Parts: sequence; structure tokens; C-alpha cells
Amino acid sequence: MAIPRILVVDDDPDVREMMTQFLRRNGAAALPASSEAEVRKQLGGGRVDLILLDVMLGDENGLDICRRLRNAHDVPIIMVSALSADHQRMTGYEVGADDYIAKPFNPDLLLARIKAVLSRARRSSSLVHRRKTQTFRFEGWSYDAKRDEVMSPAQVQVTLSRRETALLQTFLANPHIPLTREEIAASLDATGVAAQGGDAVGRAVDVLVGRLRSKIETHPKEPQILKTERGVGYVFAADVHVDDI
Amino acid sequence: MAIPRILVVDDDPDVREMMTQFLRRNGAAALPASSEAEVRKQLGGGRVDLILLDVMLGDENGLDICRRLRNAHDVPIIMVSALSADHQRMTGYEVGADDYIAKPFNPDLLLARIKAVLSRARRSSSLVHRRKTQTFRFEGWSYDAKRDEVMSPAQVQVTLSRRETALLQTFLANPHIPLTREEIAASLDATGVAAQGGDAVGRAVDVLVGRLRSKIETHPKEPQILKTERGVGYVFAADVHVDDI
DNA sequence: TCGATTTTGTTGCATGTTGTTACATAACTT
DNA sequence: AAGTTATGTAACAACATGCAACAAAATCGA
Repeated sequence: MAIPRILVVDDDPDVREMMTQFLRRNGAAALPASSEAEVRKQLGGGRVDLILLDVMLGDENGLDICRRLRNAHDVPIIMVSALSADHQRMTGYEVGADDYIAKPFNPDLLLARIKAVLSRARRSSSLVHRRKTQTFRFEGWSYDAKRDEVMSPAQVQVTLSRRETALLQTFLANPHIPLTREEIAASLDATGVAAQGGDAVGRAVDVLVGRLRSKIETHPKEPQILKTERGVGYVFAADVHVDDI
Repeated sequence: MAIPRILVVDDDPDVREMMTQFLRRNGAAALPASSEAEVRKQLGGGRVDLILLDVMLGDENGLDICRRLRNAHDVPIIMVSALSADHQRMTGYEVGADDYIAKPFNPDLLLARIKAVLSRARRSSSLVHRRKTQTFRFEGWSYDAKRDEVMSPAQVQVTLSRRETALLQTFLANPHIPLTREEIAASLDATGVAAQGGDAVGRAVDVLVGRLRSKIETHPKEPQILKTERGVGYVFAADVHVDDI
């Protein structure tokens, strides 16, 4: 992608100006907007790659706007808010935002998030970025994302089922971060929609993790890579190195 | 992340003490510091997950410190100040702080901000996460924080349960400091939420300490490492050396 | 298309973990 | 010394997880 076009939506002119300037200094084409009407005008008039949407928009409600925009467009949206409470986060997510960031934020962090969301949007659907060849290495193992092949430390090829591969990809994308069963299930279902309500997920993830362990752990009974986080979920506990050719 | 290590930087000893206590009660390993020099010493000496930095540091200027720290480290920083004017906020933000909170603050709000910043920092590191191999040694024992393995003085591996591991980590982060049952319980609960009012904690901690003793004390009946502080709680009475590779 | 094969989810049971309770013992107070 | 309080710990119950065996679903090959 050449230059990303980013719509900055905030009703405070100072904030709008500052963020616009900042984004322009960092190589984006930033377009200011202060209301839903302006946003729709921009969306109708040309390409928009990303929307930075403030939650508090004077009399308008950013969350509602986000929801409405999502009904008609699938442009990526990052919600910006001064409130960092967790339920707020959740509300932002349920509303269809791709990410959520609290004000005031670290500029580099914002850039990182923007890049992440943009590159995610460009990917077809898989979690794994498909360039020419991308190889993930961990604990002597390697996973070639292009060929979809897993090689053991002894350079023996191991065949994973589709679901097992998806699980491995999920963990490779989130090393050292404990993932709940719900998060894992959501990540595996291409829809990305988490199963709603309580413990509806069942034990499928547990069994799947067990199966992956039996294939990539030297001693499946004492896992070194795919560790259990009791009461939480599972963690990929190995460092991941990415060869991006 | 097991227990967040938070550096409390304030030149007022009372404030420092109060905040340190508060954070410890809520499950963090809080380390007090009163000057930039001390901060740098701590940053050089071990893992620090977050810095709570007061803007007014006597003759030193918190904003400058923040800026300088950010040039060399990417540790998350939350600025604390008695001035809540907006331009101050912005200054803090431009300086590279991840968040900004005005004194006097609501304790729960501070906790919420800390959690938000920590989880953001964890998520954003994703693919390039680099965890140093950190090994703690005490009385011939060693605990490898990365592999989560405990080795006895005779180099025999000892398996601790999840809760026992968390307890050991709590003590390793606070050697020679007597911890109350409430502090320990709070530290163990991943939520970081302190137990409600009074003595609601029950005897769970006692039993847990007993179990850990049975595994890492040569003579569990006469503990040399995990000593009881009658009427108070428990102390980790051994010196801890950290190999930070 | 049909049956064979592979993959995936479900269930039940074994095992391990954790908090509670009850009681014994130790430590303090008077 | 006797009473009081705090702590140690065994036994138990509740719960989470691992996993084998089975069932359902998807995929494949003719």
C-alpha cells in the first residue's frame, strides 16, 4: 500500500489538528473530520483505509457511529477514548472496532496499532501474514507459513491437521501471552466472533491443545512450549523468531 | 505476567511509602525510588514493568526525566502530577508517557490505568517479545523464571503447582519484607483486586505456605527460608541473587 | 454418488490442584 | 500455670485439566 489514508474524527479542533499533524509527519494522509456526516461524505467520496474515531463526540456518540458505519462499510476503525476502563474497552470491541486506545497515548504505540490494523486488513483472512516466505522458529522447530509445513528439530516433517495448524498460528502470533479458551476458539473460527455467554466453548480447545502437544512437544506430559495457565487458558511459552524473506 | 514490578518515583518519602504500600496490597511488587539516579539503577539491575513518575521531583524535572528515560528504554511510564491542566497533559504525552493521572487520584482509577498500560504493553510486544532469562538463586536453590523450573541445591528438579509458583515469585520479589496474608492473597489473585474487608482471607495462605515449605525447606518444621512472622504474616528470609541474562 | 478415511467435537473418567475445616500444637498473656 | 490466640497440617470437597474412547462431520478417491 502506498500511503494510508486515515480519517481523524474528533470534535475538539486542537486534538484533531494535533493528531492530523502527527500522522502526516509519519507518512500518512490524514483527513480531519468532526462529525458523522463528514465521515460519511469522505467515505462516499474516495478511498479511506482507516478511521480514528473518538468515543466522545460532543452530542454524538462515537460508539453508535462506529456501529452504524460498520453496518455499511468494512473500513477498519480504531476507537480513541479518555476512558480506559475495561468495560469501555469491551463496548468498543462489541461495537465492531478493530482496536481501542486510551488517551493520552504513546505516539509510537498509536503508530504501531495503526500499522497492525492496516496490515491485518490487508491480509486475506489468515492470521499469518503471507509474503513470499515467512518462517517461524521456536525451540528448534520451524513453521513455514507459505508451504504450511512444520519441521521438527531433527528436520523431520510433521503433518498437522487444519485445525491444529490454525491453533499453532494463533499461538505463534501471540507468544508469551496467555490466551483464554474463548479467545482461542474465536481466533480459530474464521469469523472471529467469540462464542457468546459463559462457558459455551466446551472442551474442544483442551482436546485440540492436547493433540497439538502430542505432535510438537518432546514430552507431551511436561509441556515446555504449550503451557497450561490454570484457571485462565494456555500460553505459548517459547520465544518466536520470524524469518521474513 | 506474574507479578508486575512497579517503580514508584517520588521525592516525598510519605507519598512514596503510601503508594508503595498500596500497590503491594494490590498485588504488585513495588520498588520505591526518589531520584533519576535510583531509577536508572533499578532499570539496569532487573526487570521493571512500569514506572509511576511524579512530575515534581524537587530540583529535578519529571518531564525531562521521562524524556531521557524514553530515549534509552521502552518501559511504560505513567506520569503523576498535582496539575491537571490540559496543556500539562499534552506535555506529558509529547514527552512519551503512556498515561497521565492527576493527584489526588482515586486509587481504583490508578489501578485501572496501571492494568490498562501493562496489558497494552504486553499485547503490543507480540511477535518481538523478548523475555530475558531470569534466574533467582537463594540458599542453593534456583528458580528459572522463563522455564518456570525450580532446582534443589542437589540439582534435582522440583515441581510446584501454579499457586505455589506464584507464591514463590511473590516472595522472590519481596525478600526480607514481611508480607501479610492479605498482601500475599492479593498478589496471588491474578485480578490484582484486594480481598474485601477485614479478615476475609481465611487460612488458604497458611496452607499454601505449608505446602511450599514442604517442597523447598530441608526441615519444613524448622523453616530457614520461609519464616513465620507471628501476628503479621510470613517473610522470605533468604538473600536472593538474580542472574539476568 | 458412495463408501473409506481423516478430522473434529463430546463425553466420561482419572488425576492433580486448591480452598475449607477441624483439630493439635506452639506462642503469647495474665 | 492456665487461658487465649495464632499457626501447622491432615483430611476432605470442589474444581480444573488431560486424555482415551466414541460419535459426528468433513474430506477424499473411485
